[in-house]
Parts: sequence; structure tokens; C-alpha cells
Amino acid sequence: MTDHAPLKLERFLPYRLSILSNTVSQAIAREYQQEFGLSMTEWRVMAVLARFEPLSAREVAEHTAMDKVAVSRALSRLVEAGRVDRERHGNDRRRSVLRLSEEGWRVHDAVAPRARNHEREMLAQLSREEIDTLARILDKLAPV
Amino acid sequence: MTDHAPLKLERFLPYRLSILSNTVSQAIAREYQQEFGLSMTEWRVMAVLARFEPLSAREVAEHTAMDKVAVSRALSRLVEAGRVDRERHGNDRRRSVLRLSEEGWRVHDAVAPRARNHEREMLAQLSREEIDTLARILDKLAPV
DNA sequence: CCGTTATAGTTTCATCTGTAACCATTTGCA
DNA sequence: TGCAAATGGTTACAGATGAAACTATAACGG
Repeated sequence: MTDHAPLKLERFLPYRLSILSNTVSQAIAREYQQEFGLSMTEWRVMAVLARFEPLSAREVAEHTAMDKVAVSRALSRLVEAGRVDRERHGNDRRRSVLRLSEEGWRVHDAVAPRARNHEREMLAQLSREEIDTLARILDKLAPV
Repeated sequence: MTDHAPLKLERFLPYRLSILSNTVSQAIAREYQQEFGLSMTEWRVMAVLARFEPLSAREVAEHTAMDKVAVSRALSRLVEAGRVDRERHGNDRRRSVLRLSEEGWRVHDAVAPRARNHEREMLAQLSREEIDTLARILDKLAPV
């Protein structure tokens, strides 16, 4: 047997990050799905529209770090469900002009507090100092 | 306009974690894929076998936090590729007995240092104190 | 023993995701 | 102008993923 130096997966940072992120995202996603029939991607699109509307699909993609195909699909479901209104841009007929509908706002206002709550529960396990450091780490490793 | 209190997605922790994790994982996955035709899941299975072999498929699933379906699929590709040897357990013929093949060890020994390297590059952006705190945070939020 | 229940692993199906190709429209510039 | 290149967005295809059903074997309780 030669010296194979196997990797300790459970100490390997990319692995641990992936586990944590999946655990958290799936817990949240499951809830949105069950109560509002809303996928994670759909929710991200709605959250961005709530903040910056009106936006084009491309702008939604920029804000959400999703690619344009994913955005297009999420939007077609949201428009179908009557949660987003889509118009054509007056000067550039390629662009869409996207806004939350009234129903979209209702869903947003129901989901947003729950989202915050999930984050709060997560952070409640950490000390003040750990929270600050985590924010700093994320700024360094994944600047938005 | 009523008070809609939209969510700041780019400050929302689950979102940021997901971005970071996906960025890191995809960068690594792409490399393994190109050079060894190895998916992330396959690599995880190999890493665990390297450390604990022989294992049954269920044990691999426990160590990797993957579900048994994902493990089964990864294993069938690895066995097919001659990277893992699969036998039946003597006393319990439901179980498989899994080990890296010689070829599997060769791949492992080529990939493991690269994996460590990725981690090192990532950590190089952080201070000693941030690294320690991050480890502590992960222990709290995603105990393995 | 024998029938029920549990376990190991695979297969199936429906959904999701990423990449590339595609269509329509607009822009840039010869 | 008018034609090539760029842009916004959708569609098509291929591979990945998760839940549930299924097969085979083993364990358990009367």
C-alpha cells in the first residue's frame, strides 16, 4: 500500500459549503413550494422585481445571478400564474417590461417575512461576531 | 403604494451562500469533468471509498450526504469505467462490497491534490482568523 | 417454519438545469 | 440606405436530480 493521502471530505470546504447551502435552500424551497407553488427561481425573480420594477428580463437575470434561460422559464410561469405583468417596451420591441401584478404583490408580501424568518433562525445560532465575520467572508469570496 | 418592504436579495444569507457554493462547486466540477470525465458526485464517492473502503452503497450514501439513488447511479458509472470494483457481500447478498480499483486509485491520486489546491486558493483570500471562524460557523450550521 | 416487515439497491417517471441553436429586432457602419 | 453584427428573449435537446415504485434478500415474531 503506497501513500494515498485520501481527502477528508467532511472537512473539505467546498463540500461543506455545498451541504450547508443545499440544506438551507431546500428547506426554504420546500416551504414556498407547498404553500405558494413557488420555486426558488420564481421567488428570486419576484424579489428582484419587488425591489427594482420595472425591469427587462435581462436585468432580472443580472440581479439574480441566474442565466437568461432560467429567467425566461420562471417568468413564463409567473406570467401564466398572473403574478407578473409583462408588456413590450415602447422603443425597443425586443424587450419586455416586467412588474409584479397585484396578486404578485400579495404573494410577495406573504413570502418575504418568511424568508427573513429563515435567515433569522439561521443567524440565531451564531454569535454577533461570527455573523459579522461571515458577512465579511462572503463579501470577499462572492462579491455581489 | 403601501409598505411592501421588499427583500434585499444580494444581502440575503441563503441566497449568498447558494451563489458562493455554486460558483465554487461548478469551477471544480468543470475541471474534474474535462480532465477525468468525473462528475462531482462520482468524485465524492471515490473520495469516501479512498478513505473508508470497503463500503456498501448505503455506507457511501451516509458518508457523502447523497441519497441512495444518486449513489447507485454514480457507482454504476464508476464500475462501468473500471474505477470501482464491486463484489457481493458473503453473508448478506443484498449488499455490495465496494473498493477503488487500481485505476480508481490512480484517478484519486491525481484528483485529490487538485481538490486541496482549490480549497487552498479559496482560503488564501481569507485571514487566519476568518478561516477559523468560518470553520466554527460551518460546525454550528452544518454539523457533519 | 411461515408470513410480515425491514433493508439494499435499481429502475422509472416527472421535473429541472445548462448549452446551443434559434427568431425577431435593433444597432453600427461602409 | 442596407447589410453584418449584436442584443433580447424563447425553444429544443441532453444530462442531472428527486420521489416513488419495484426486486431481491434478510430479519423478526408468532
